[in-house]
Amino acid sequence: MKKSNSSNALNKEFLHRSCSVNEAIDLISGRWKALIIIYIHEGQNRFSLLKNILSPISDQILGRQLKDLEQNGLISKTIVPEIPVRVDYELTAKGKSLLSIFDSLEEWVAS
Amino acid sequence: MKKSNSSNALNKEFLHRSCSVNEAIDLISGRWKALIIIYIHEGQNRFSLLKNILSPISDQILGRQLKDLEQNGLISKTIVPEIPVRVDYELTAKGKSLLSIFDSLEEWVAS
DNA sequence: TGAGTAACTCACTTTAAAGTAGGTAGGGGC
DNA sequence: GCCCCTACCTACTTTAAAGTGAGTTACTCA
Repeated sequence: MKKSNSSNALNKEFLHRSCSVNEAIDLISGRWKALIIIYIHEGQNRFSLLKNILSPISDQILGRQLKDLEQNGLISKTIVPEIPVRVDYELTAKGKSLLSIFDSLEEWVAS
Repeated sequence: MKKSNSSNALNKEFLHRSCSVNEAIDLISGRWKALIIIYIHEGQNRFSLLKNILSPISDQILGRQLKDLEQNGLISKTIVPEIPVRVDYELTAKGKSLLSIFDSLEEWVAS
């Protein structure tokens, strides 16, 4: 996490200290993150596959979100030394356990 | 929802169309919203009570988040014509049903 | 040689959320 | 009269997320 003295950043810390639900929401609320997790689970596990299916996304954003998800332990990355080199993403246990929460959210929002 | 032709807004629509999980996350990812819901549930059901407990928040932000939550059907508002006038907030059924999802999220993030 | 693909990265701009300052209305208390 | 309270609202600035454009490496195919 970046250090900053802006109220904005301090308030974020306050929220994380107050309740870990806020932390959880931060991890998944980045735009595209939920979909990336769902599609990786469905087998769209490579950069170019995700780029195609999330058509309006740019390379930059996709790369950034994948990096975030990896750093937060929701997905893992394997570089397969083929020619051409291949990079596979997959959900970690933590990533997989999100899927049932997504189901609940989907049900909840439809209610 | 505001209409706009920016990619930013169009991408948001794309995400909502793609998967309703994104809609659900939008409803709860506004800063302070999860805590407001939790505190209202715990009986901190008035503007000034919430303001005290969420000490770094400003009147403006609190008002805005409460309005959002009301418009999205997560909380309801009752004006009690006492002197001085009192305004009570409470969770709707939809708001209450979020609490168990918050529990799951809390567990998940701790895992 | 030139174009294309995969998986990125850097530097930049734009957008919308978050935050700040100050105002409002109707009363109360000194 | 004057400042305090509750529960807001308007207009503005700041911040960080989202998005854009172009470049990179390394290899393939025509």
